[in-house]
Amino acid sequence: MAQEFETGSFHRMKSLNKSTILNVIRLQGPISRAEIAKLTKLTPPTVTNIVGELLESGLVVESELGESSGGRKPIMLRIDSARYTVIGIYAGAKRVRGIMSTLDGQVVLHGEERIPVEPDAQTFLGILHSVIRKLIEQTDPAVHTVLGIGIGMHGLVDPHQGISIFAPNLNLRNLHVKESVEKEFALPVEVDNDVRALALGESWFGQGKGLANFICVNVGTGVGAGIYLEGKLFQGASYTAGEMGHTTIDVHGPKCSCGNYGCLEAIVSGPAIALRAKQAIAEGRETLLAQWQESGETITGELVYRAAMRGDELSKELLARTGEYLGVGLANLINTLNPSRIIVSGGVSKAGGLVLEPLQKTVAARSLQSSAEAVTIVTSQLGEHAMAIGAVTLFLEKMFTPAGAAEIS
Amino acid sequence: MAQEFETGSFHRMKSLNKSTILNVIRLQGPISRAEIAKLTKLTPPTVTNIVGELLESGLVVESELGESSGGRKPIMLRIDSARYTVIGIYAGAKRVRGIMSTLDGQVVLHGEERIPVEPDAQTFLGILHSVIRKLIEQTDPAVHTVLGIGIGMHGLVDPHQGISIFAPNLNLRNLHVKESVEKEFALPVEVDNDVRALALGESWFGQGKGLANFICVNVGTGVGAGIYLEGKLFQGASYTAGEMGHTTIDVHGPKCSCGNYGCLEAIVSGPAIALRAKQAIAEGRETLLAQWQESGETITGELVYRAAMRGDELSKELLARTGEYLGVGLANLINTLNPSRIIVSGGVSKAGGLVLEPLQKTVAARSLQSSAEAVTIVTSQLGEHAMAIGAVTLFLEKMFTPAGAAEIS
DNA sequence: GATAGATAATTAAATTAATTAATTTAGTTC
DNA sequence: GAACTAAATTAATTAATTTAATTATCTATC
Repeated sequence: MAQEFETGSFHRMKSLNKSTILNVIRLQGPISRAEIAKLTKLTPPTVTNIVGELLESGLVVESELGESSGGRKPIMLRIDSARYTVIGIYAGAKRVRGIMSTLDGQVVLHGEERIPVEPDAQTFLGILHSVIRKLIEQTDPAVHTVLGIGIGMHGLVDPHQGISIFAPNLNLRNLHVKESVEKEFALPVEVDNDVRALALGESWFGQGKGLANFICVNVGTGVGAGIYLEGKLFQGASYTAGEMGHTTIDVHGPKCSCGNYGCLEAIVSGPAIALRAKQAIAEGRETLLAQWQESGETITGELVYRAAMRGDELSKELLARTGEYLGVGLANLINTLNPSRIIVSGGVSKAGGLVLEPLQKTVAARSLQSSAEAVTIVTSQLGEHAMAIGAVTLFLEKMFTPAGAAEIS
Repeated sequence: MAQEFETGSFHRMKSLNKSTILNVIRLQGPISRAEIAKLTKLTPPTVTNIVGELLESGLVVESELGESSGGRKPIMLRIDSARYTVIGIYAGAKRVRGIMSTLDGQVVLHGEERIPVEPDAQTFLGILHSVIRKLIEQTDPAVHTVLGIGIGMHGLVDPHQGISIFAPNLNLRNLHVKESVEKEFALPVEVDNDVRALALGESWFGQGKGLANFICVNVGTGVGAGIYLEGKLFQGASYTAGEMGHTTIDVHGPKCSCGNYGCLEAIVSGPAIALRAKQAIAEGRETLLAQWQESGETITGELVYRAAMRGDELSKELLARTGEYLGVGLANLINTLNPSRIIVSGGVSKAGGLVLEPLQKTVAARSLQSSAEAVTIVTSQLGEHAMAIGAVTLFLEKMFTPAGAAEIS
């Protein structure tokens, strides 16, 4: 039990105050020194002193003068967001997507590359490097200074060491991603699981802004959750928190790829929806999907959604059923963790009301009243770069945190 | 969004270091100043200085000299555990049980009183006061100094304000428990939900010692969990985290008292086991239980356990089934939260292997491999006063935490 | 438009509580 | 008993905050 004891020292105190002021400027800016002092309960001279260092680092700038109500006009401070950028990489099952983003989450560049089937470690890392390199090459250093790189990877990730322990869709193990990328580009790198990155992205720039407890549930090929508790991403004892795809909601339900029965993933994932559609077609149900299938289309979750939008009854029914079952899963989460918000993202969230309405109904019926009253269920609005934006925030979080905040230059 | 910004100050720094040293002495004591300095990375003079204050407060004492390997023998320090006591109260559905405990969890006194059916607020608070008063009256102030009171209450509790928001079994709402008891006894009081208190008790004195992430699952009349994450009790957005009794594991399962189907509580709680037993008897199954029922016994979960111990096949089967289903619920928890331990307490835990073996099997089958490898499942060993010991730790936790540590005299 | 009042920001001195370096205490070893 | 070791303390130093005073700049008003 190699325990870590937290102790105070002058250095830590300063570092904490510096990071606190930086975050106040980020969250409440433009803001004056006097206002910062009021909010943080630090004294004006301390604020002046620390703000001085932040100005020197270039991260914070003085902008216009603020309004006064009878006195000297305050000098407003803000983060020089547009000047500095961070690279965010989403390494999924089939492709690596990258963005370059300013500190306030504006995407200024993006790019992607396909991953070949079953790549070896070097090939995969090469693709990662390539996507990053292209982004850097397109950057004018006079306009944008790249501060670091965040990487969100599917599968099991050790974020402390920056290692991809297991990436099932690539069949790779123990990739030293952080080490490799840091060596290649001489920039600080943060790595974590993709869905956790997504949740962090929501907390910085999305529907999780200002919330201490929320859960981001991503429903696509699988079902995963990024769990954000007490103002921090929750990792679990061995970095697997949020792997809720194989939680059981129906012990006598359909068989799942994992060998068990009634896993959430076996009922609400894209492939599961497609499977139910195929079964219905086989049973002879009348549906647009049958026609489309005959004309060569492959049945997928997305196709079911398109059919539903055209008014296909079976498809609407399938999506409604999906909403109900997902609602059961979310109600379980709500009863267990009592979050103040659940953010639904991924394929299912695009289906909108067709899924969400039955979902909300089920949640209301199946969760403890006071937990249900405390929670709101929304869909992600971060758009197509959501995962990569999440990756960016992996780095931002580190950068704006006590230990990291001091070391920007 | 009235945000709290954490800032450093001299006072905070000192308070943090003081509490850190206090906790090191508590956890690793008897320990010398030099060893404390090594462990905490504080310098020897700082340790000497702070230890001086702790000695003055009386909470810490110098004991024997330690062994030396060629130099001055270290003066060992330890908490004067036996000198100071805390009162712990468990307010359940039918009775209020109280203990007086030393700082190291030794129970020196205990007592209890029954709660009448549907008491009014004054009656209930009167019983609470009465149990506490009797404990205090039995205490010789020359031997034991009472430092404070912890109260674990069933139902929904706001631990920050010390209010019982809703106690379903007493049908009471918005009881200002902390205020009432503090006024009566002029001692600091901490209040929280009973199962959360239990989890905290496990973290201090039980199976959760030294663990950062574990969950204490109490299965009795209902099913509740105390969730301990990242070294702290997790409360949730509105203090209802851990209310997992009504999480769904079988959407098409038996009807629950809450109106839904397949809630965990409707399958594995004591009453649910009894119900299944009665159904089996009604179906004409041959069993000891049928004989006992005829001779006037009421079928309860406990009775089923007693029958199983006598070799009754139906009862063994019922308990095995309970283990399987509870295993599904725990597997869901494990997949979602990736704890390093689950501590099972309450009635079911007494049934031992009859429940636990099928439970372990189910957990192994239904949870993600790396999460399953990270977790151990054990039963609580705190004994009959477990809940009250948990209540004691509600106060201890506060007392040994930065803000509180300084204010003991 | 001069002046009082108000608010913002800075400067200088005082204070706090840590750290560094040296010293004392109390042993062990050869 | 001289040399060595380790623990604990003391004294001096240092870093960062806080207090108090000062300067800067704007508004309001007579």
